[in-house]
Amino acid sequence: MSTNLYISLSHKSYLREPDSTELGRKIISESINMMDALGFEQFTFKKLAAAIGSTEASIYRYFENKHKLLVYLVSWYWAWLHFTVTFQTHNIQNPRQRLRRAIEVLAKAGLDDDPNVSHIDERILYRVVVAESAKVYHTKEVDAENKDGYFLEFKRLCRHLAQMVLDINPAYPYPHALISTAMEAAHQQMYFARHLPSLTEVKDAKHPEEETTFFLKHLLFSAIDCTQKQSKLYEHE
Amino acid sequence: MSTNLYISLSHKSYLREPDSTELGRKIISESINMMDALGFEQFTFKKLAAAIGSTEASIYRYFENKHKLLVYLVSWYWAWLHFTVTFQTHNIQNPRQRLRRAIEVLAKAGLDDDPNVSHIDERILYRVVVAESAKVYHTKEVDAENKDGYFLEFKRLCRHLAQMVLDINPAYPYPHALISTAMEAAHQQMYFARHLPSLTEVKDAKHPEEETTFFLKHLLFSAIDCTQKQSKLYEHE
DNA sequence: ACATTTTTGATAGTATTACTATTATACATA
DNA sequence: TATGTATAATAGTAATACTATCAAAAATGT
Repeated sequence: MSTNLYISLSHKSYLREPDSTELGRKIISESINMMDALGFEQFTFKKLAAAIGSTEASIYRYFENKHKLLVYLVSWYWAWLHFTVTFQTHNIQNPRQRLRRAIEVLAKAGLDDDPNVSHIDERILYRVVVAESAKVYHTKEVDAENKDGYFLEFKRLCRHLAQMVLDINPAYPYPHALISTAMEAAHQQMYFARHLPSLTEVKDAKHPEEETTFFLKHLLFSAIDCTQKQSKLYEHE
Repeated sequence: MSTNLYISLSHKSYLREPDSTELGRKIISESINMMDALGFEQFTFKKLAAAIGSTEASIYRYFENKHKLLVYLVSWYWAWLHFTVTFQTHNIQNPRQRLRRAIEVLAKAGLDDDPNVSHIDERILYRVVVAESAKVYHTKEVDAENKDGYFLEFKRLCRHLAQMVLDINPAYPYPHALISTAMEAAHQQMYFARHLPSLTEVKDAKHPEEETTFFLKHLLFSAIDCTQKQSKLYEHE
């Protein structure tokens, strides 16, 4: 991949651009490690400050609170994934092949082969996103934060992939619903495989990313290619 | 539906059975209202105590903390939904018709026509589950809580519906993954329709439950009926 | 090189949250 | 009537989630 990847976000979940200073970058990279180790609930700015040899007050100059820091991390992830999808599908003309590749990128983001080009370790961030990203939009402030553009990166990737669906079958009626479901499912199935294995056939032991990829490809392409009359699905037979 | 519905859970997320006392029932019914109004993060036992004219200490005798109370509520919801699915599909012989009915129940749980048979208002609880249920298993304690049986109600319904899938097509390779994806998607699409509408074709304005039902039926039946060779999906063409 | 601005660290402090402990009283039951 | 159980009232603690102040250090402009 690129050797000098700079991901910029289209909103200000931060107070001060963390990429611009040493402390800011330490906040980002160590918060990823800590959220991975402790989980979002046990993670605090006090613990983070101790870990990077700084103070709570200094961290508060970069992020209003830990929720906004999570918003930043998750947005960064989706922006990075969007970039990766664009890069990996760049020269693929065939629309089916293109979507197939995009699904692979989505399901295998945790296997990133060239991580750590920036101060962000994408593989650890991937685990944080799998475990915590639902908390980003499941709050009472969701509408206000949506207005502030906090979910643009997610929505943009959804739109991009939905367009790929329409390139295959312009008549498919639920492209965005299908893709948002798949984006969530990619993470959920990985999480279930590890923690609630009876909810999925994906096995954590071997190659969960491969199996998730298979499942998602089957799910998406069968939906997109479904020739059965729409009405047939709702009728008695 | 039933006039005297008693849902029992197969684990003890509570310290004292809340159904057995007046205070316990008030804790349950008012916590549902409060979580709906304030969201899980802003909800506290102190506020709940004030609302029901009791004290924090008294509530702590029923639940160790607010997370366990949420576990209780979400488990109750899945047990209730399982009961409803079983009841509504009881006399349907045709397996396709049976799954169709089950999907309708899943997607229309928020429209429950005969709510409030117990002290629990299923329609408000539905909104709480849509907004907050992901937090139940996205914690560092997920494995320990899984061992304690906290997710049995969810897993049991997943197994039940997965069996319906296999009754239609015994060769379908991902019945549990498909159903767990659909169970989550049913809630997500409703949530997206309201809060992040660009992520879905489901419109909050009209009949989001109907559109979600259509989407899920299409998604599930096309996957189950997919005759395309599995291998075809991974090949160049 | 010097003055200025910005950033950070150190320290302190507040309100709220998430509990635990104790005791007295009301209430139900045997 | 005695006895146990449930609740309310009160108090208190440790941790969390911040905010404010000030001085030192670092970066920046000229």
